[in-house]
Amino acid sequence: MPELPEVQTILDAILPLVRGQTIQGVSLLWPGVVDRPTPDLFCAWLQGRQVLAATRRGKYMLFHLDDGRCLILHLRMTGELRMTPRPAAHHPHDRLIVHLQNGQDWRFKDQRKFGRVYLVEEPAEVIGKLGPEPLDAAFSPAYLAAALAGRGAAIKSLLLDQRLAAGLGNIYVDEALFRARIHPLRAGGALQPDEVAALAAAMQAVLTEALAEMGTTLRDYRRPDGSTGAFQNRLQVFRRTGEPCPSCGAAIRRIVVGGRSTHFCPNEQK
DNA sequence: GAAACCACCTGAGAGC
DNA sequence: TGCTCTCAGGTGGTTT
Repeated sequence: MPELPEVQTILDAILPLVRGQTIQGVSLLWPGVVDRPTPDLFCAWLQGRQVLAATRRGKYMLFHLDDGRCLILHLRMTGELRMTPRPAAHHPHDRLIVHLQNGQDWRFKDQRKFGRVYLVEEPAEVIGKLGPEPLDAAFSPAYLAAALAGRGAAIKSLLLDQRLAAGLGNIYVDEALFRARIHPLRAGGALQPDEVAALAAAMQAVLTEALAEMGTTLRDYRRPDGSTGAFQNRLQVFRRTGEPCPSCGAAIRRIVVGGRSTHFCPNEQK
């Protein structure tokens, strides 16, 4: 489940391998992976283009091309990026292969077909609704308090909304709420100023630590070289149902909030 | 406008 | 052993 730390880790690894490379061709193995434009235009527009740079926004990876267009990737649940020498046999889960001038194949593999690619002139049409990056200066307790004001939905659901803050997913929301000692079902607008401040700090801390650990590997996430992240060893509540809370020893509980598995300590989180 | 719900999708694991 | 069912979850669209 690639979230901000996983996406940044993948981007950091893949960028040196694609920057400056010219795209010789594209093999679209599953057209449904292309969100826009049409699959035919997607392949035609990529042909001959050079990758100039890459950036991340939330869970999206943006590859800036020499014609001004932007190739945007979202890995969703099970997407992976790999670089392999050409020729190489297709994996059944390969959805898109970009053939680079240096003889390498840049593969977008996605078991569950949730991942999407976009090729656009204006990235804002894809990422324009995203909220601030939690690790940027624009994200502050004051911003978070304003964003939560008047909201009656569960804080867990609100933190998963990428319009509020871009980059958190199920894992890091559960971990941040535990660190801030906030119950996931609390209404966002009901949090006190000190709780909002603790939550903002917790969100930033958990993401910073996960970045340092190269992300969390539970099952599907792999770095482009096939290696795993290490933050799964530091999870305190996520997928630890029934295990003792690392703080008080109470059994970690699992509930469903907004259709998502949610893990918390019933004793510590109020 | 906000909140809740659902579809998309496939493989792992549980249950029988 | 093999079949069926449930579950996992990010996003966008639809419904309430």
